[in-house]
Amino acid sequence: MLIQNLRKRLSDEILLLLKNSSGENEGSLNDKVMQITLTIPKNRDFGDLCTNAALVLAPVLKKPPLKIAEDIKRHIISAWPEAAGANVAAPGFINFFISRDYIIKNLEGIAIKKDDYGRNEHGANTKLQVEFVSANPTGSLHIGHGRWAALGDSLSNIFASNGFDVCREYYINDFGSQAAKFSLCLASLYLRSFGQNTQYPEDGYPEDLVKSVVDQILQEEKLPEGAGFKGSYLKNKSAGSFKTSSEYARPELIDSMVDIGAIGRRGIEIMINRIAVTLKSMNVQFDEWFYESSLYKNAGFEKTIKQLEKENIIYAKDDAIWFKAAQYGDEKDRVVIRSGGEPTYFASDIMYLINKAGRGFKRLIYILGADHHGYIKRLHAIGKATGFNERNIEVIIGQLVRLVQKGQPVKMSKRKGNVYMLDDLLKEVGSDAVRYFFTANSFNTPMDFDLDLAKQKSNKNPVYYIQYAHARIANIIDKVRQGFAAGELDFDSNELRLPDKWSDNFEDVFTALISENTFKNPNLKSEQEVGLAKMLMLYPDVVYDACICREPYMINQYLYRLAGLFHYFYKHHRVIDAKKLNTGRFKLVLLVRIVLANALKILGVGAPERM
RNA sequence: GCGCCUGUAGCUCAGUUGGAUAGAGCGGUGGUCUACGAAACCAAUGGUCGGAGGUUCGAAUCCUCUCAGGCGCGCCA
Repeated sequence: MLIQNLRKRLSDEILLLLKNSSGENEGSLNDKVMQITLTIPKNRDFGDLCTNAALVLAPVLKKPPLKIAEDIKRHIISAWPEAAGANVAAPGFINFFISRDYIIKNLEGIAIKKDDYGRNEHGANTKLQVEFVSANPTGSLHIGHGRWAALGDSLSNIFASNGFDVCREYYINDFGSQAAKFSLCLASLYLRSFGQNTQYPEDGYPEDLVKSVVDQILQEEKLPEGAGFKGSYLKNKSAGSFKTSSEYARPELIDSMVDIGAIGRRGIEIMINRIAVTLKSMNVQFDEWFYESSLYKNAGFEKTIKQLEKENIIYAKDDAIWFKAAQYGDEKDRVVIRSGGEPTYFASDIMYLINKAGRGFKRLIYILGADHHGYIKRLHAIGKATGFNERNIEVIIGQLVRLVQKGQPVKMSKRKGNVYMLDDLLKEVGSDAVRYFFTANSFNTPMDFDLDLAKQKSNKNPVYYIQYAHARIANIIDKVRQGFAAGELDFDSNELRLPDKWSDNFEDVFTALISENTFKNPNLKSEQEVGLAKMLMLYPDVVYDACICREPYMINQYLYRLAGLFHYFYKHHRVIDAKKLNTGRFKLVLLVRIVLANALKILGVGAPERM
């Protein structure tokens, strides 16, 4: 983390300087020093890095910024080996250039760290949980869930790369009224398949979806040789006894005929498996699938209520039990137990948070859609009331995805059935493009998803631009292998060692090339080569910044820039020129591949050898 | 009515906790392949940062007001 380290050093050195020379108290000095930035200027003429230190310090030191800038500049030139030169620009910026030697020397570290290049230990192994997607198990994932899946997984990868101990968790709402309704729908159609006319629940889930689940259940309990079904979920096992019945069974009758709870549990399992398959097909895998119902096992609910009563954070009013949310920063108090005695969804939220704390997580990340932003205060209130530092409960509110077709926004409505399913999107656009697209913007930006564009112009997707860079490198490696095998490759064997035997597996070949060679001082001449090396050097800072900002799109953006530099380099400089291999460039290209692969992995996007 | 988010090039978006001449991609325009893959490269074009005030050395960024859009304000989940 070059920038991060230099900024820290700059601040430290200035602080030391000020303590001796100025009469200011330490607190206000610290505040001032915190305002010092060290950034990459937009304009190349202003050097590789620039700082506003002199401008920030001018009011404290009561000296003209230009004068201060000169002093700092002299200090940087004499004390920093990373800096090749510096200059001062009005009104008081200090610009400096990173030393070429330093950049080239840095390359060795990339080869040594390889897959770990970009990682840091900022998280200090803190146990952190990211909860995301958590869509109800009563339907398939739609296009909107795709954004949370991509965002949550990439963000988890970023946390992991910053040294956090990350758990990706999916919360399954299998307890409340929605799950009950789903179970009833299942039971209703299940009975039909045994000849009973049943009334399908009013405002039930789409019948074709429920039927597909029932069909799967029947498939599982099919008896051999066409003997029908086991009917394991019937309360009266004499299957077929309904055949003469002409009466429609009402919901309450269904209850007497089918074990609704059992078939519901099985149905939800089936739905969860389907969801998991969808997510896996976009490279998202959860560490934990947490069932809401498990919170209520072993009298968990009763125990929690008792505990909350004892701590005086719930109270009774209007036959219901209320949580004193307002006292902990929420807008109003929230019901925990309805007047009918049923726990609310909020009751689960409380227990779930306590459960998370009990599992040792020090930091909780919730990724929610903008339609849930009212949750933030509620969750913080729970934290505050139960003793979990609310600062460690982070709710990331992602703006919603709007479907656009022919330039017009499409209202997504589950009832109208014009919901676009994630599975369909993945099939049409491909996982890589979907993953890249969904993290390409800040989560804070409402996203317009243009279906026509995604389908037709998927070749123009920036993800292919990046992957193409990777494929080109793989191709260079292959060309080197072929040329070497044919004995036609001309190269300096003091500079580069090539393996005697080449594996068929690209990764093995690559590992061999990296481990058998030294990257201490590759011969790089042109500005583009050094520029590319400089870009590689900045990668760890990007991983760190993406973590601090919780923004995966910074990785997307970096990848795009890196690919751009590479393509330019590739066009203007030949690695293999008429059978003559330029070893310095070849080494550089190998290192570019490491960074491309590492960054793509964070985004869950493939790094293809061919396209 | 109250709260959260957004408004930057024709379109989709960046703009690094206030920094220097506001940047990319796509679309459109004009160029580049007997040379490691042209899914690439180069050039030119494109802007009243929704609007109005204010804060200061300096504002797309912070404050106030205002206009427009999205979302949320249940003993639903």
